[in-house]
Amino acid sequence: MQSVQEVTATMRAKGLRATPQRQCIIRLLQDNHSHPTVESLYEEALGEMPTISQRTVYQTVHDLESLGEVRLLDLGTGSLRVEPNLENPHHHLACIVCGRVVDIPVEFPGLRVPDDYLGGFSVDTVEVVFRGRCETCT
Amino acid sequence: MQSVQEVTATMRAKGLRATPQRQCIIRLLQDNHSHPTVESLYEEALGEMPTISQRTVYQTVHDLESLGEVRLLDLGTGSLRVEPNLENPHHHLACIVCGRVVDIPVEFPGLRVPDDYLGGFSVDTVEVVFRGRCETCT
DNA sequence: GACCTTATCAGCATTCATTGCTGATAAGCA
DNA sequence: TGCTTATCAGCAATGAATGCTGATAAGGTC
Ligand SMILES: [Mn+2]
Ligand SMILES: [Mn+2]
Ligand SMILES: [Zn+2]
Ligand SMILES: [Zn+2]
Repeated sequence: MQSVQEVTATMRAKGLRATPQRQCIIRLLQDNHSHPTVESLYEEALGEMPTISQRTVYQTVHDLESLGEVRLLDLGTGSLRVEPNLENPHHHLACIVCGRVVDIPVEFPGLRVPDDYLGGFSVDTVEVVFRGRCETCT
Repeated sequence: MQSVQEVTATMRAKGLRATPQRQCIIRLLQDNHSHPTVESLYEEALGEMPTISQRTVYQTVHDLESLGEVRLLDLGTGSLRVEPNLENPHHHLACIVCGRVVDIPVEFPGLRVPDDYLGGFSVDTVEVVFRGRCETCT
């Protein structure tokens, strides 16, 4: 995602207000490679804004998704995960025990659906998910 | 998955009983490439067994998973999907609108995590999910 | 066929992540 | 300043999945 300044400018341009809550979430997502859940973002935000509500965090990440600033991943870990790193396309390795998600910033060439199997589908995205156990869960 | 006879034999060998309900589910999964949800399996089973409970279907697919006869996929379509085709490893193409899932029986060579990125993880599975819209949802 | 054990069923309750709703308050920004 | 939108609290509702219970049914073994 872009810088706090850029994202807030984008929000204003779209008629959204750059509230402290939203700026807080945006800040927490800057250079964040932990793929946080909404819950964990909320916990962190509470440190700075003791009255922020979980509902606002949900709303904000959805707003950011609509603006194309983040993606919301469902990697089968039980809850949504926020992906702010859209600049560098990559794949993921998820721990089936604790849900930890790390990036696999590797391109896999030739990763597309052969025409014979398309069957009328139009493909938007490809996602490669490796699953296993992280060091602490082994 | 194996034939009804083989699966029931496996169940008995493990001390599980080959009840009509279980056999019904197993039969419904034979050569089934629709990646059914538990709900849809249940609806279908109701045709043959009007008193079968959804709970029993849940239990049975988990039993079958423990026996290694099926896999339970979470492809982000909202509910579990039962994959009885373990003989032919393949990937999936899912419709983000209706949840339809079709097979992409293609191997993508070189699809593994580079050692540099493993970071202590031990990898069990790889899953490639293509997402898009099916013909009827376009 | 008898008996022990397990499965099923109905019928709820519960969990968990997420969304919805509401009315009052706060605050962004033109 | 004033219009409009966001936030908040707080609670309800959703939907998929699991848990629980006591009674009944029935599988498999001898
Ligand atoms: Mn990532
Ligand atoms: Mn499949
Ligand atoms: Zn882990
Ligand atoms: Zn569709």
